[in-house]
Amino acid sequence: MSETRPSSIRQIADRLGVSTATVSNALRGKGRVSPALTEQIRAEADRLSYVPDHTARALRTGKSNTVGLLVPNIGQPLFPTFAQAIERAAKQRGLAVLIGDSQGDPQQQDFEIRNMIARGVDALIVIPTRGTTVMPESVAVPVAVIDSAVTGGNVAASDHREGGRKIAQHLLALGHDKLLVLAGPENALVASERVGGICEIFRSAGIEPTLTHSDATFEAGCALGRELDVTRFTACAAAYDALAIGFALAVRERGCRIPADLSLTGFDDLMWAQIVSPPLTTVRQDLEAVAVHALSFVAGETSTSRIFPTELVVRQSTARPSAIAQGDTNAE
Amino acid sequence: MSETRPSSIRQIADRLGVSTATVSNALRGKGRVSPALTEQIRAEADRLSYVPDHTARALRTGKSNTVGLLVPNIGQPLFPTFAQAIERAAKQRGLAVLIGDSQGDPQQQDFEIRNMIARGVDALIVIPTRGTTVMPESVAVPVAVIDSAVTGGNVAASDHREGGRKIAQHLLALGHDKLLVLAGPENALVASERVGGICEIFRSAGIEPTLTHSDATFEAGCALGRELDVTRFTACAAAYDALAIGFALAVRERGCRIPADLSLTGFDDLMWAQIVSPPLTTVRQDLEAVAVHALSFVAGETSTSRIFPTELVVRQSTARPSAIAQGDTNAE
DNA sequence: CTGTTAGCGCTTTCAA
DNA sequence: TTGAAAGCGCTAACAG
Repeated sequence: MSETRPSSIRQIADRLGVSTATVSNALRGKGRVSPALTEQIRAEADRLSYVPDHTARALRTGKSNTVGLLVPNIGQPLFPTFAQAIERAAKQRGLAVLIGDSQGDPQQQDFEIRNMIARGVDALIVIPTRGTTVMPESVAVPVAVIDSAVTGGNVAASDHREGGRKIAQHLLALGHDKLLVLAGPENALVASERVGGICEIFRSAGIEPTLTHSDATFEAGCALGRELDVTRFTACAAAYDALAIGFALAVRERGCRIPADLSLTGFDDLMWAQIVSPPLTTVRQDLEAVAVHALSFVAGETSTSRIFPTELVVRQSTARPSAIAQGDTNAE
Repeated sequence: MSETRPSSIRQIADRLGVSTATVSNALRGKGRVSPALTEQIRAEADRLSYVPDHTARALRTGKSNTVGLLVPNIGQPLFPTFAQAIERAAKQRGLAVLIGDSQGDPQQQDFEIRNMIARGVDALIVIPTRGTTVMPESVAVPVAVIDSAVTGGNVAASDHREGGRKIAQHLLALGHDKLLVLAGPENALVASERVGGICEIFRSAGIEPTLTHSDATFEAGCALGRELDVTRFTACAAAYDALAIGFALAVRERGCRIPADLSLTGFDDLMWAQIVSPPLTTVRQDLEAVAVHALSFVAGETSTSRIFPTELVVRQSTARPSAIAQGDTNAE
């Protein structure tokens, strides 16, 4: 019921008989205003509980202190986590975040980019939808593309290939020699980097992994787990945790025990990875670092592209291939 | 490298020798402009790939077509899901969503509310942080509070109490008579509604459940699962899935089998609920409906508060209390 | 030190 | 049917 008609700089100026410019200066400590007057203005400002109008300021200065974050699909569990990291990094700079969801659709992605620019974001952080590239020079504001080291115009990303290598080395060290790779979508650069890293290591050990492509979802993992003949492999490496988890559930129903019959690894270290049984060996990205660098890039503080190391998280879904599973199996 | 200095209404006007007002009118189909001229203006506009400046328009009209969404903690898995529902509902109205995170801190919540208003949001959708209330009349824009039926000023919410009743009826029907309730935080209204519903039904069957309070997190669930003596109960109902899942993992380590030794239920139907083993019996909210109503409320289309029914999702974590678990137990 | 002036790009009376 | 003019609230020159 309060008459909260927001008060303007004008009101303060009028009540104190000074000009709006002086009020503006005083409040922002910009031009030189006498301490005494500054004090008075301050006092009056919060007597009126004055809050600067962001819109007007944005129009005048051309800066909105807002960044747009465009994710491919916020339904996939990694993206909220990532959005949170961006939020934190943005808040530290006094920036707000306008989020948009491409919903896996390149057209929608283009639309959102335009929309956000029209809404006056100062910069854009884009995780491109599969199979798309975002040309920074075609956009009117600084853009940080976050995807993979091999993505054109990429500004910050995890070293997915290195993550793949770590997984492979871990599996190899355990003694695995028949590897199935759930490679995810064919046109996802992130996935192909991960898979590339895995294959690289296995091939240099003289082993050729078997690849299967599919969506990156939990459901796709289930489907694969129901169809594939897992007895031919000692280990399975998935390009995404969601894929691995779906796969795990499906193969378990078919009597395949993890890790006794088959070792399994994922990628991303979703919260899920800890809670499935057995807990999943996976690779964790340093999302915080990626977010901070992306913000720093769009803020113009750096113009370098950075690739961040990943971390292997060993849990209970991987083990040595058991003699039992290899030879004298006789489980009911 | 392109000189993308965004073109304004002025440029179009100048090139065509008409006034800015006419251009504005033509482009929006408002005032009456001759079809011929309208056509010309349209053509010129997209020749210059004109995009209206949202900021200027917002300043002039006082509407930004942006809503603020304030969540208590976007790290908790339900909130991204909910944010997505809001996003969808907002997009249908041509609104963008500015998200903010209170991080569980009432002060932060206040700050964010002010901040969003200063940034010119037309409306606010607030899921209050535990123990706080948001007074709509103290805020300068329409606010939709989403929490629970008993929250002051609540505009849209699921019927958490009814959800609790459904859980209780299900458990009772199975024959459970010794119930442990993981009641979540004491000052969370949502949790107390859920728990209230559960207790209501059990009491009317002459059974007094045992309550334990804790955080609503996975970790808190683990801790409880390690500490509590579960042999005294036939079933455990948690106020949140995360709590239930943490609990499940911890009690399993102690040799308690679900549902053979103990039935377990959660609340929220997180994606997790399907993937844990055994899959969790839980209650699903209709987030989409809640989101749509909240948007419709802040758009001024309705002024009623609505409570939406929930759905019991029965999975494998609940079963009849087994004779074994009741009497002749002799597990080590 | 402080005030005046001139817009940012748009919409909206009000006249022509 | 069109145009001129007046701002929304703020900041950035430039004067005083």
